[in-house]
Amino acid sequence: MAVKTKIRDADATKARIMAAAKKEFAKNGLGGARVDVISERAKANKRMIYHYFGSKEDLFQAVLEAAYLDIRTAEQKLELEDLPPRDALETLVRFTWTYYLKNPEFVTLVNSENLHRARHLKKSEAIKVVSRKFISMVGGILERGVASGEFRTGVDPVQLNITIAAIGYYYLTNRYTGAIVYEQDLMRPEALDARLQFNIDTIMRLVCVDP
Amino acid sequence: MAVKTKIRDADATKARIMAAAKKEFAKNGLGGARVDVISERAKANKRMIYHYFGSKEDLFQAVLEAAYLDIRTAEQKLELEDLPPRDALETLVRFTWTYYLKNPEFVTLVNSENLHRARHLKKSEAIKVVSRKFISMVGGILERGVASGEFRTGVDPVQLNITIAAIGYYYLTNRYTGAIVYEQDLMRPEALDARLQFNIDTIMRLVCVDP
Amino acid sequence: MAVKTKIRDADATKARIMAAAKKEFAKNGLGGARVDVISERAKANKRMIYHYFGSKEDLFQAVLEAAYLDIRTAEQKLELEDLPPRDALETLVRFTWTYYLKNPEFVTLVNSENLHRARHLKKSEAIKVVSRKFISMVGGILERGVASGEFRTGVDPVQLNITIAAIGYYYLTNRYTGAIVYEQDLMRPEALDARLQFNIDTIMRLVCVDP
Amino acid sequence: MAVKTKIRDADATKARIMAAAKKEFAKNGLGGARVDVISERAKANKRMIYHYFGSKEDLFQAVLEAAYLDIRTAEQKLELEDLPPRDALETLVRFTWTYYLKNPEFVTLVNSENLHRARHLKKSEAIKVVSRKFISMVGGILERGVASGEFRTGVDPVQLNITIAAIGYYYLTNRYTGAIVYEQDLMRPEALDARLQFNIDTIMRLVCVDP
DNA sequence: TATGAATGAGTGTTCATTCAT
DNA sequence: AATGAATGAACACTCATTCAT
Repeated sequence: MAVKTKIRDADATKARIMAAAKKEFAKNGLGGARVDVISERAKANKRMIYHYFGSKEDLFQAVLEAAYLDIRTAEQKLELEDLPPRDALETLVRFTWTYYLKNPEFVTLVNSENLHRARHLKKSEAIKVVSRKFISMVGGILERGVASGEFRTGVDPVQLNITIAAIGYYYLTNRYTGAIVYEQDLMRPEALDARLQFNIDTIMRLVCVDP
Repeated sequence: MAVKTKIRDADATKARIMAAAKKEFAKNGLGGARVDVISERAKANKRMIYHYFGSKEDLFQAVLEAAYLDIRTAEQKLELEDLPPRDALETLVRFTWTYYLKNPEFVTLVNSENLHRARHLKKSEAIKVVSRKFISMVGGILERGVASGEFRTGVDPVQLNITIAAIGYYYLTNRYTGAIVYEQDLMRPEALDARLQFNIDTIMRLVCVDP
Repeated sequence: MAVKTKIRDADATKARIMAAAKKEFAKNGLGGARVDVISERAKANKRMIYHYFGSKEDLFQAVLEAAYLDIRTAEQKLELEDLPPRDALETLVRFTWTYYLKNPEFVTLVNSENLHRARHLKKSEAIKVVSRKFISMVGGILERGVASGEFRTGVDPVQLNITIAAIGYYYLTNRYTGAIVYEQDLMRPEALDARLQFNIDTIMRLVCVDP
Repeated sequence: MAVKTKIRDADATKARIMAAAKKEFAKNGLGGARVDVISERAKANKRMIYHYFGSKEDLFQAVLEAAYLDIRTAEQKLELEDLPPRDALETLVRFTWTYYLKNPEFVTLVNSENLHRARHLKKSEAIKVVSRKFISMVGGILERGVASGEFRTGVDPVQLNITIAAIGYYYLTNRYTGAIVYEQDLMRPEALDARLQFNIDTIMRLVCVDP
């Protein structure tokens, strides 16, 4: 019993460290994050971080990998293959926006990783596997739409993916400088709703024959 | 003589510090940037940074402000008001993309500033002035296009601006994680050309009545 | 084994830091003291100073507070309440002189604190408590002496306290400039003895009816 | 004319530097004083300090020496030799107190110098000369008082001098810690008056046959 | 498994002083 | 005589990481 508890504690400790690290890395970037803060927030001894993850950088990698796996898993659960192409596309745009909005750490982590030239993500095999699946899924939607005559031909699935991500991601990650440049709070509920509609419109006009 | 003069030219020293700082901040972010590195690269004594700029943070602010003023100034020079609306819009999309591409420090600086919730940009009055000018210019293009019957009505100039920025910015800032997710080098010349075309297409379809 | 334990004894480390800091602060003042020197002398890592005390200034405060508590504790141990008033008074004058003489750091610390307008001492509640006790004790001696007819009436206990301190403190703290002004070594044993006698005489003539 | 003005400017600059330095050294001690602050307050270029005084330490020495010469000069002007011994003594006690009170920089400079073991004062010959004069003057008062039967015999003039200084100096230099220990503002006008009376009383009882 | 003490190499920042004009 | 730019050594403080138990 004692053993069992300890084992579970180990998992729980790991999970608490990951959660605390995600928050801290998202808030301050890789360089700005503090190991002390993570261990404190995780209510775990600092030594445990090194025990379970090896180093601050390895911990970042673990957090980042988990974040990517999470969004890809969530996308899979949408089962877009089972929807008509137009619905599938709109659902994807909505999902992408909503996921970024509800998981603001994700975009900050990705920004941090790009500052570091993706040197952590590079090491992850798992990411490559799920990415491929994801792209081919979007490619499948496009193909079905073209076949049904609803979508234009010649739309590159990679460009489309990037654009769907871009129009949501940029709005949210640059919300602070945006607030100054555009002199308005970009996070007001109405503003967020308007942006989602605008994004759906943008993508539909880009892809659909009859938008 | 010229050399001697340079050695004690305050403006030149300031400029060298700014240039070195821009590079270092862009590469490593505000937190990751090293004052030592900046002073070394600027061939200026570290003390001079504090003499002229006060602190690392104030130096960051100066660099960021200059970066924003630079892009806004370059945009003004396009004289888009003198072009027909379609041309003006395409020129803006091309310019935005090309500017980001040729000034990669800009996007990294902006990312860094957003990580810090724009607390430096907030203090700058100059930025607000040039931002207003810029937005009203884009608004003017839209209005002219609507008047001529070329553009759809009801396209919000702020949303449009954000979108034009987003589809270029995201592609470039996320090039490293993108390379892994999409398993290709997004910076190949053909890839860059293709992206620019795709972006022009995206915006035209979004704005024009007859794209 | 004992040695091993000492190496990781937090209390011992704290004590070593305090001792080294007392020396360094006394020698060079708050501003002139070097944290590196303190950590070196304490055979403690510099980081430990910040771990245990927070900052150089907080360390100074801790040292100062301890110094005040020490003299007040030593005074309490004299149990002057149990002595006849004359003896009590003379004992206090002797003690004060001897304490300053044997604890030269005390006077230098107090000087340093006064240069900084007592901003550290202000924060200490403990000091206020022991100070009150001390003053009321001296007040008690005076009262007993007046009651027995040995002491004059109307001698203010605060003024008396200050004077007892002053005539010892000044001599010792200004010993270096004094040596030049008076062209003699004020720290010769005979000189010290003579000063103590002079001080006792000064106070007795001030307080006693029949000195 | 231009030359004359320049010469006068040189003296004026020196004087401004000295005044600013006195203030700064008094406020922050030798170590804590900032050359930049001095040059700024003196409205003199920093280089001038080095031109006229050689170094920060030499400037401190000059300030200190001037301060000592000033108090000794002021004492000479009292012409105590012309007063009856009792009056002379009381006048000296009053003067010493008042001088410290009106020249608070003096006591802080002396404290600072003692922290540095009087290494600057040591170098000054002028100080030794005026000091001797001063002590012999006080010795003269004592002798006259003994001769007239008003003063006790055997009072050492050096001890007396030190005591007169001590009871004023200590009260003022330790006013900040004193305020906390004695829980009162020691600088209230009534408090200052009371202290002066107490000090006169202390010295008179110490020296006079019939106080 | 878990803890808290300990470390050394850096960080931004400051300072007295000197150089060039 | 006077100026302001420039310097290098030092300073308080921080951090990721390891040691001892």
